[in-house]
This record gives sequence, structure tokens and C-alpha cells, in this order.
Amino acid sequence: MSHSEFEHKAPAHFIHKIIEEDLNSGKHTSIVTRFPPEPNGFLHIGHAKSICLNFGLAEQFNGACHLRFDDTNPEKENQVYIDAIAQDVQWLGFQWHGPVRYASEYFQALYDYAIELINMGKAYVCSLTAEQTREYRGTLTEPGKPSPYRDRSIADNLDLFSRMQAGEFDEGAHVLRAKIDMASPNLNMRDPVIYRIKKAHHHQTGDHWNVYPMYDYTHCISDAIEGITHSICTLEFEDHRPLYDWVLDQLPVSCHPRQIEFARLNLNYTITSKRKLKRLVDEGFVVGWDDPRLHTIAGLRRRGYTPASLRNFCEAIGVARADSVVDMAMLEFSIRDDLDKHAPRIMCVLDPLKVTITNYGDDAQWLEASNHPKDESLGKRKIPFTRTLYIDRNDFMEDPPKDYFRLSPGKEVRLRGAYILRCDQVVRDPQTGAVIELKSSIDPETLGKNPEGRKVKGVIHWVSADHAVPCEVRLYDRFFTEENPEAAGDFFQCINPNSLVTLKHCWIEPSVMENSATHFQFEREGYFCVDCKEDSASHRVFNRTVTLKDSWAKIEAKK
RNA sequence: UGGGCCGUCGCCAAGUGGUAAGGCAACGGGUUUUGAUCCCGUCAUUCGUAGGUUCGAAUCCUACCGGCCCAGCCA
Repeated sequence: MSHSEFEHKAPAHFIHKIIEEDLNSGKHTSIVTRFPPEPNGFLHIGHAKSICLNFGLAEQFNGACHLRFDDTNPEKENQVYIDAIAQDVQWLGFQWHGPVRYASEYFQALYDYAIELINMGKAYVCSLTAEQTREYRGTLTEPGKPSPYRDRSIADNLDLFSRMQAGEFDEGAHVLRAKIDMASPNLNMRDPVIYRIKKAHHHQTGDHWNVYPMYDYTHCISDAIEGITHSICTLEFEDHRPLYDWVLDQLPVSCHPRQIEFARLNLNYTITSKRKLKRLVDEGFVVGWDDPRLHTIAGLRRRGYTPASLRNFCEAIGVARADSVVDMAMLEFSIRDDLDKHAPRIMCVLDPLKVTITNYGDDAQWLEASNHPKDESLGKRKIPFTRTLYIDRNDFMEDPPKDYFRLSPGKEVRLRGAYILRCDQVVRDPQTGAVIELKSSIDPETLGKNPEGRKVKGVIHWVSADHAVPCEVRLYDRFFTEENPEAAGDFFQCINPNSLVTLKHCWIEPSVMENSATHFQFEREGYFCVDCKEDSASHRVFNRTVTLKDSWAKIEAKK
């Protein structure tokens, strides 16, 4: 599906307006944005917001958006993440302008600029230990004090810095610092470290470097090198903006992007922190970064979320500067909305209860049903109707409340797409007393038409026991029991023990074997997708993306 | 308690001096061979609080209250 569905209703949030003004005033004739992830984990729903913002703005204004890996900390990064991130961006429906970029491509330029800074007397090699550096930095309320190395000669600084890169010193022995203002109320300006020694192998540059630049120094210069016009980031970088500007003001760069901050996405009942997500993965609480219970992009994809639903969600939540927590209901609305329109319908019985139709013969009757109640373009399918069916246990109640209009002894219900069925007799297990079968009869006059003289309100789904295909169905629920798992202290304590319920003995209509769709609505149950990893022709596996809205459940909950 | 930022309906969020958009949720009602979808309706005399300026304030001023971020050689 094209993006047009959401483009025309593109919202005029504050960043959109800033860009519009910059274009109208002639400050820029075109714009360039960038999405700059560090490849140290998988992307999550919060990154989707940033991706949609940066790529979306570029699309709306006919500009360009770069994908740039901010790879300045080789110890934490990995090629696996680079590949996964690039895949996620494309899956969401975006294509970066030009090649994939890496901050590490600019390491030489960054190094040369550092030498310029030293030559200008704006940077120096500091030999304080990490702990001493912290002490000298001061606190929130007290100014810092200058490092004893602050006034090293330019010659010494040049010599030391080149020897740092030459590998002559151990990690931690020296760092390169910008010389700004140790008394600044903004701690980021108290002579920030811009280079540290790391004798690590880098996934892109190999073993060439022994010194690696820090984020604050790297990001602004990388933006400038790429001609970024608007450098959009989250609120926590606001205090870094003076440093971003300071670095670019010192150097002879041809462009000085404007950093603009927006509030990151928070979603209740979930975690949007790469660090914490990584713990869940590393410590085995989930099956991997793509566990369908995780709100990683890979997890959402495996759960059955579509790119369009995620894009629409990102648009619906808006872009602003106020901290906020978006309700999960909004995410669920976005996927229901998309799948309701596009997913073919099919019947699947999750918890089978045998129904024998005593007044029906042994031959199968192939009934035709449309795959979508409103969209004929999704086609039709054949459903076999036979003497022995399975219905869902949930759709039968021996002693139902008055407002229950599914099946119960002596009552009638509509078999979706087929006949009206009456339950005549309940068969029990002589040992346990459990209901194991329903002897029923159909009204042969009710195929495709309503019965005369009575109204049958309930409709239930069913499959032919002789033709249905066995399948495994995974029911997912929210992963955390707390609205704000991060505030609950130890978020491991509030993992929902029922976040995954695996049903191994479900039955789905045989037409599923001829349908190439990956997303379905299991009628009256919810939206499900084919599990991208474990499904096979001989062992069908489906994941529940989200339930249908269920007003009956709501009525019951009120009782 | 230094600095930066933010407070508009249960949750997002427009609005930037002319008298509170929209979405989600919720709640009524209609249609329905999915208790789904769809459709119709209800849902902030009030914008963190208190003063002030003004014919007129969510929008301007002042003070206060509440929340978030910053003391990595992480990003």
C-alpha cells in the first residue's frame, strides 16, 4: 500500500512548521534529515516514531533522509544489529537517500578536526583518571575546577594525541577534551571528553584506530559533513545542543544544522529502552529480539503488525515537546483499523468441542463464503460442511445468562455462512462429567436465509472435523502487568506470566492451505498472522496479533 | 537546592489576544449471518494554581505548584 493514505493528512507539528518556515524564508531550498541509530541493539516502537518523523518529513518536503549508523563505540556494536536495523527501516516502508552511512567513515576527518582544535588551543589531552575527571567536573550546584593538564602546550597536546592513536598508551591513560568552561551551569560544557583510547576492533574500520570520538563531537560534525539541515533528536539531548553548536562554531565546516528536540515515545505496559530490552533478550525472558511480545520492530512484525499500521500510529500520536505516555489502546486501534480493511476472514476453532449433526448425511457440502464482508476484491472461498463439526467451547454454555446468545441446550444459533443449528443433547464423559459432544440438528431451510417465525441472534464459527487443518495458535497478551514497568523498580517482577498461551490443538478451515495471505482475521476471535519462523505446511503456526473488540467480554466484566 | 525543558478531557494532541479542533478510550442508539466493522449521538463555561494587564487571556506579565532531563572516558 502506498503512503498516500497518511500523507494527505500530514499534521503540522512544530518541526513541520519550522521546516516550512526555513523553506519559505529561503534559509534552505531543500532539506536533509537523518536517522542515526547506534547498532547496539534492535529498533523499537520509539525508533519507529523517529524514523517516521525523519523520513516522513523528507518525503513531505521532497528532501532526503540519510540512514547513518552512529558507530563510535565498537565494544557495544555489532554487524548483526546493523543488518537488522536496515531491514527494519525498509520494512517500515522507507528508503534512505544514497548509501548507508557510518559515522566511522568520518573518523579521519574527525581526527583531523581534533588536531585543528588542538592547534587553536581549543582542545587538550587530559591525563586525569576517569574518577578524577568526575571529581573535577563539580556537581549540579558547584562549578568544576580546571584539570591540571588544561594548559598543556599545543606541541605536547599534538604529540600526546598522536601517540594515543599510535597505541602507545593504555585505555584510560589519556583523553582529549574540548576546552570550554569548567564553571558552566551546563555540565556538558565543562570541558567534555571528545576522544578516548579504545583498543577495540571496530566492525567497520577494523584495527586502524586506537582512539574513538565521543558522541557529542561526532554527531554534529557528521551532520555537517552530510549537509543535514535539521538534526532531529529526543529531548534528553537538549542540554547537548550548546555543545553541538560550539563544536561546529569552532570548525571550518560548510554547514551548521539546526538541532531540534522532540519528546520520545513512551507506551504504557511496555518498555522502550534498548538497554532494558537487551537484558530481557540476554537473560532469556523472551525468545529473542523478535519475540512477538516485545515492542521491537522485529517483534511487532512477527506479532503481525503491518508497516502501515505502525506508520499510522506514529502519525496519530503526534510530535510535541511534552513528556507523555501513549495508551496501548492506540497502537491496537491502528492495527485493527488496518487489518479490518485488508485481512481475509477465515474460521479457526481454538478450543474444539465436537458437534454431531444428527439430521445430516455423510456427504460434504461445499459452501461458498466471501473472504471479506465489505471488500469483494479479496475473493471467495469454499468451506466444507459435514455431519461432524468443531465449534469453540466458549460458544456453548449449559446454563447461560439471559443476554447470552450463543449455543445452549435446546437453543439455536447461526453457524456462520451455513445453517441454523439447534443443540438437542449434551454428551458427557461418564468418568469426569465433562461435556464432550453436542448432538444437534440443523434447519435445512436456513442456508443463506433467515428462519421463519423466529429470530436467531447468535452467530458462531465452526470447522468441519473431517476437513479442518490442525494448527498451533499462540495467544499473546501484554508482557507487563504494570502500566509503567520501569517505574516499578525491578521490571522483571512485573512480567505477565500469561503473556503467551500456546494452543496446540486448534482446527482451521482447509482453505488456509490455498491462501497465500500472511495476515487473517479468525472470525469472532481476532487478527492472527502466520509465524514467520516456525510455520510450515505440515505444522501450521499462527500468532495472535490482537483480539477483536469484544463488547460481550465487557458486559461480562461488569457483572 | 545550578541549568535546561514541560504542564489544554482518562490517554495523545491542535490552538500563540477574539471567546477550547481532532484521534484513542468511555458511554448511549441504529445497521449487521463476525456481541467485529460501519453509522448517529454524548463526552473541557474550561486550559497546573493565584494574582495582574486588556473591551476581551489557554494565549501577554508576575509569583507559586507539579513533572521530566543533566554530574559515562554511553548514545
